[in-house]
Amino acid sequence: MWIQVRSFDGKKSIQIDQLSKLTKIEDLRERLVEHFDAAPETQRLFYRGKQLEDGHNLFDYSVGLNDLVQLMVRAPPTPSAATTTPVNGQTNDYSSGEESSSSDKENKKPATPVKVKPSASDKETIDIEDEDTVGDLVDGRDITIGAWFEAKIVKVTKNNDEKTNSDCDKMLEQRTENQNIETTTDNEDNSVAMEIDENMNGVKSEKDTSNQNNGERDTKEIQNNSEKDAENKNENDKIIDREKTSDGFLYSVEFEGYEEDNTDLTNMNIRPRANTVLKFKDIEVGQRVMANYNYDDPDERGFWYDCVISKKQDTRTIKDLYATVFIGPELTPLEDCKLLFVHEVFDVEKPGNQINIADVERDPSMSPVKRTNKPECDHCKDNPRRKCKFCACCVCGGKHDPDKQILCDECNQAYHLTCLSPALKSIPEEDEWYCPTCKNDENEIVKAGEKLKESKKKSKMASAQSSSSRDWGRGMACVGRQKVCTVVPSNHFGYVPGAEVGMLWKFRVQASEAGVHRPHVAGIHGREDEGAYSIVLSGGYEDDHDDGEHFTYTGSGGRDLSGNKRTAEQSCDQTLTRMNRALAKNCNAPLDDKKGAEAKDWKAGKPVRVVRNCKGRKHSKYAPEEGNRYDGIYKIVKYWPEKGKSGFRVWRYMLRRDDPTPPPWTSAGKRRIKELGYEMQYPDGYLEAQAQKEAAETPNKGKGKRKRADSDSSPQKSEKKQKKLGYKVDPSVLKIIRSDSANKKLWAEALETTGEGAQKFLQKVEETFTCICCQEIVFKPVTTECLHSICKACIQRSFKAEVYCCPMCRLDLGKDYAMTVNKALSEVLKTFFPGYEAGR
DNA sequence: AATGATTTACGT
DNA sequence: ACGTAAATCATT
Repeated sequence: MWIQVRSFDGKKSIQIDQLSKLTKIEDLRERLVEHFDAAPETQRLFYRGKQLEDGHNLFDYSVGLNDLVQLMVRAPPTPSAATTTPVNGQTNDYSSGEESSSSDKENKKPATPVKVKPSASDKETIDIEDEDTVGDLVDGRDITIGAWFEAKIVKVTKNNDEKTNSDCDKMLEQRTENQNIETTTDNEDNSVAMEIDENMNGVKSEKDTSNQNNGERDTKEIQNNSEKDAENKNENDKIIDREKTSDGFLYSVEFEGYEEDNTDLTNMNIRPRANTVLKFKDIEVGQRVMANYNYDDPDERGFWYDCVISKKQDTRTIKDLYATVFIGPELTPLEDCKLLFVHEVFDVEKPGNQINIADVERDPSMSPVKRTNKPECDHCKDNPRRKCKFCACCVCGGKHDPDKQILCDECNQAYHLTCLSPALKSIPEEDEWYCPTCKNDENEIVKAGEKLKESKKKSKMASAQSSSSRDWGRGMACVGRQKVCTVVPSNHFGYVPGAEVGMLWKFRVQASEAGVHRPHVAGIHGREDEGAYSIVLSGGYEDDHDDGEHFTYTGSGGRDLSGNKRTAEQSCDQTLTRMNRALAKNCNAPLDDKKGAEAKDWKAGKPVRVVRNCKGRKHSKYAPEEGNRYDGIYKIVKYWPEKGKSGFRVWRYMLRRDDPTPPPWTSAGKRRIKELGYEMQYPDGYLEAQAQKEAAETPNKGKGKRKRADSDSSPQKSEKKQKKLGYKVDPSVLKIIRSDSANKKLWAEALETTGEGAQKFLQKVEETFTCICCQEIVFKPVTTECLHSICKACIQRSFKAEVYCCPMCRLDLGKDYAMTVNKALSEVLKTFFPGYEAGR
């Protein structure tokens, strides 16, 4: 197994090979020393928000193949820092709420006095009046994570104790103390997201009125204009406005949801409350905005960070934004982050635009746009009405009586006093209290803060049962999927866009990712009452016969697989249940589980995707030499029960090919594969890992084993690929394309991508002609007068629902609209995606 | 060649 | 939510 390790600033990223699932964290650290020039004890490793601790292995943290682990290098211990060693043995009991009295203000006080900055007064031309500023609604930056939170100024004081920017060590220290950074989220329920959506349309006018009402602030705004200009000049350099000069004041703010606790921030870490939601169409690459991002789990809602838009995709069906997000105590740029909430992107307010709480009290409609933060609890999403055993009482899940809940000092779980058995009358006097689970089996418990809960699943796995010390997980046998095919649902029959006849995958798991054959191990994918979607020919049965165009196949089951086997001699009769039944269902004949059946019209049966595996080579010359190849759509001609060699009954099936794409073993098929450039696909990083492995096996001599020449010549290979770039559309097809005059513009755009190769081009065509309704390539396309192409069936469905407009742009088509199929388009699509109509 | 470490998806 | 079957793939 291999993984990627990236430094926190994103500057260095390398692949670490030859790991197994059982590799210990401390061993991983050793491997990182040379690459990152960091001693093991200075390394802090993060994976999915968890800090990796020595003594555990990669499997414990569910680190998977090619996953990304982030590395933060701790500064070597300095004498002063040594006194406050940030160990997370003591976690923040934030949920108790009672602890907050020991405000961290005291803790934050620098241990050594920082020099008083006399020059602060030089800059004091900025006119700040306390009364005017107090009550301003601002965003305050949590300097440990770099994110902005909604806050209000409650006090302004002269800053006599200015912190210097270079004090990174101290910030880091705070960061570690503040491990449970989620504490700073505010409690809002899910309806807030809706609020933002609703506000979207009204945002502009709202802003306008606020400007009008803000007439009294005009002076301030003008004063700040010069500053603004300076900022605009080198905006790109000054994305990190921490470099803004200090105004010599300290702003005491209270964060929304944490009103009881104030925090002092300098002017560099506050700014007017974000109040302008940007419309997607107005967002430009290079623009500096504030957006929501979660770096632990990019698929989830996170906090609000400053970022700079780096890429914008704006097609008919795709609306994506990518940005460089500035995170952490040093506002480290994290490049190429996909923004999830493209309709919740905020403009950065100019100084002077802040709204004061007094304004809101006068006119509630002035209150700034609310925004949604990452929920504190991932399970209940902080919904106060929902019971949750994760963030509330772990027995009853109730959120009532928080003052009668007690927290376990080991696992940090909350318990109602009354939910314990025996129930407690009052909070115990002792400093420490352990819940029943933790008290009983102390050995089983992992250190608090590690969040390494014993998962039920893992405890049931073979490794937990047997005491064998067998190493595993170095290879591809047990890896999970990296991606899931969402192009079509898992119970989709027939052609899968993007999976073309002749495509080759080295491992079954990749075929699963591509969506051709989803099961990891099983040969048949199907559902008993629906039918079978795909099968793999892997040569398990000797009497199976393969003639390419048609073949016989044997069902599954009838074997004793106890003892964790995957294969065995037939030891009992196969039944026509489960996958065997599913496969029989595809046959165009009434199901017969006694004698089998033969299709009346075999082509009318349900389509089965067929993958041939190289192991089939033993008996079949149609199997690929290596890996797994998609060979197209087949249908069941007949099925019948039979006495197998073993003497037990097996179910057998005869399948025949019904696919317009030429099969890969014919010369036409081979030509097509070559033209489209389909080559063996390996998992990301696989070839690199193989090369490493070989280098390790043959230390000095290039001689000896040289079995896999292609793996170490992979750079050459990619060069070759580059040369091959550029795809020529067949002239006869071009002619039909030209006859599709309605789509002239779209075709011109698509044809521009031919320079980037066949696959890019096909991808573009697929994207361009995806039906807005069914999200598949348009089938029997109707091109409307508004020049949108939609499946005829999809429009008909819409009309049936008495909606008589274009599904794409809502143009009224009229009740009696004549749905003429765009023959040219349909024909061209068929040449590019010959299989796409199968099963529709 | 035998064996055993998983993941996945179905069916209950 | 759980149990179980599965035509894998790496290791011994």
